Amino acid sequence: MSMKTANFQLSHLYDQVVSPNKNYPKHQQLAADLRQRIASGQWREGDKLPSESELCALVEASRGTVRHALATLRSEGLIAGGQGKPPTVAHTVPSQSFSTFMSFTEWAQSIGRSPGQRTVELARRVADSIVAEQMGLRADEKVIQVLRLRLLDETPAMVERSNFALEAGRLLFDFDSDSGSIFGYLREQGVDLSRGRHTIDAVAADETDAELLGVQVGTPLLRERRITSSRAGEILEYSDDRYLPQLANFSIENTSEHRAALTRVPSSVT
Amino acid sequence: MSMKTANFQLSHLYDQVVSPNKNYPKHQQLAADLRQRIASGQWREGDKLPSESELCALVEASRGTVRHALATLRSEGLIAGGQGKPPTVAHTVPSQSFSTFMSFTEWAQSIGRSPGQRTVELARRVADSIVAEQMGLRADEKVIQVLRLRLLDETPAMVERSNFALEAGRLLFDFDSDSGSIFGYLREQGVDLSRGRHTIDAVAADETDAELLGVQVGTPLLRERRITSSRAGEILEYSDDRYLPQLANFSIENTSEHRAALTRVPSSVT
DNA sequence: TAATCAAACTTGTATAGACAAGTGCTATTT
DNA sequence: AAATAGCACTTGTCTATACAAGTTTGATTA
Repeated sequence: MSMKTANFQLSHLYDQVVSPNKNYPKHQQLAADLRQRIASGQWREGDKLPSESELCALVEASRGTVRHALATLRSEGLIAGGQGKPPTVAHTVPSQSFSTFMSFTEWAQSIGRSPGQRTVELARRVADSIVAEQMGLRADEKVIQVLRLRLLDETPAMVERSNFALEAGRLLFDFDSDSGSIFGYLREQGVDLSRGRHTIDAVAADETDAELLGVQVGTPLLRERRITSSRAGEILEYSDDRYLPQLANFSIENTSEHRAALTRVPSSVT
Repeated sequence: MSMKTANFQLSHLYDQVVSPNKNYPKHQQLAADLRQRIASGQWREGDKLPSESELCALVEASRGTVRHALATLRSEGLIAGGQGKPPTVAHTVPSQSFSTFMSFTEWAQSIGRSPGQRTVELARRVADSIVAEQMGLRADEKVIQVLRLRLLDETPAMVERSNFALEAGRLLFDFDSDSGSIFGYLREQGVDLSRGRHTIDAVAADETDAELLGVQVGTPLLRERRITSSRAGEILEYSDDRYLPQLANFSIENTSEHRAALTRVPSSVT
């Protein structure tokens, strides 16, 4: 073991890393730790990670376990590298976690902007035909509708039209929807929001959009329609969010090795 | 081994599966085979896959190898299932391969539509400031510009404004750009197009867009701006594609376990 | 000096075994 | 009949070992 002088202190690394929490498997702890180092900027794009054998020694794990952790990061697109070469921190378009992507509030905070909202309407009414179809409801079933204007640093940025299934929406009458994240609140209340399907297109601003966002009717808006469901597949929310394209858009990165989860789909002609 | 009657013929499966190609590792062959079965519809959403031990027997591999293959499919979102339960085919929004996502022609074919194109302009000129900035070129450097109208089943669907770096674009003068996929042609010629970064937003149709697509000026269009680069990071293409939102949009799926590669980013204010 | 070769790394593939932990069925018990 | 306990089966975690294959490095050779 020739042990060339490493570009960081192994013992120091060790101190930081391993707070051996018996509740999580080793490979997850190691993955979380490496992820955090990359996210925090401690390891930058192109930097070499410690070799597998070094990591084995550091966390006192077998090579299989270390490789399991590295495979996880690889599948997330965080590290790259081929046979013979130690893995390096990938050219990083940080992919967003589920809740960062699902919650406007969390997203805004993650980019260092202050989120805001103004609730225009909170109502319980029969779902219209589009909503009923998307949520798989009968024509006479009711939903909780929320219409909110979302702000970024006090500036209008997005109009949100959410429709919640009754079991989840009921809880909203006990919530000040001007105070923050509905997504966060519902999760705290134990609602199982764990899957989202998003469709992105462009629409012209209608009168409501125009008034709330302060633009002319017909202005192009970037629309994200979202169906949120539980782990078991029950649909809990259908939302139609319209962004000012000057203020937010969507981005994805794609390589020939690493296929993207984003897909371009033919629009259902309605 | 109690061997309850399986819902498929093991020996038959075996015949189909294993054409033991020595050029590829076992875990990749198994993954490709399982992927193909799911894609072909032989195994449908919710169907149980054979258990790990059954797969071991079928492909004559150790459990580690089988688990490696299953982990690959899991990371692609194709299968789901937890401890104690055999894996099942996931609720499937098939993620698109790199080339399907990058190439309009391949995409159209993959959804059973016929792609078409009409080249409006093919020119070699100095890059304008936006293009130069995006491609990292000096102000006086030239690019090859292509303006094409793309068709889906003979109907106008998208306006494509591509800018190619000279080394790649040169080849286009020997190519009939009305005949098909530029992406496919360049790859055949050995151009290393292996990374794409996509940004999606909404814009109003300008006069050119309006005329080509047959809509009014100001109509909302769904815009995808794309930077294509080589493995090494040289930027080879910058494209601005504008879709009729009635005809194509973008979709993504997201779970709390499986983070999406799609991200919402603040627009650069230009 | 420059090219070449070999050794010492690195990661990739594959196997075998052990135990933990969750699920579903069955037979027993209540 | 319903609840319970146990068993068989599943996947999850982890270790240890071996060899293949690509990369880097340094010493040897021309």
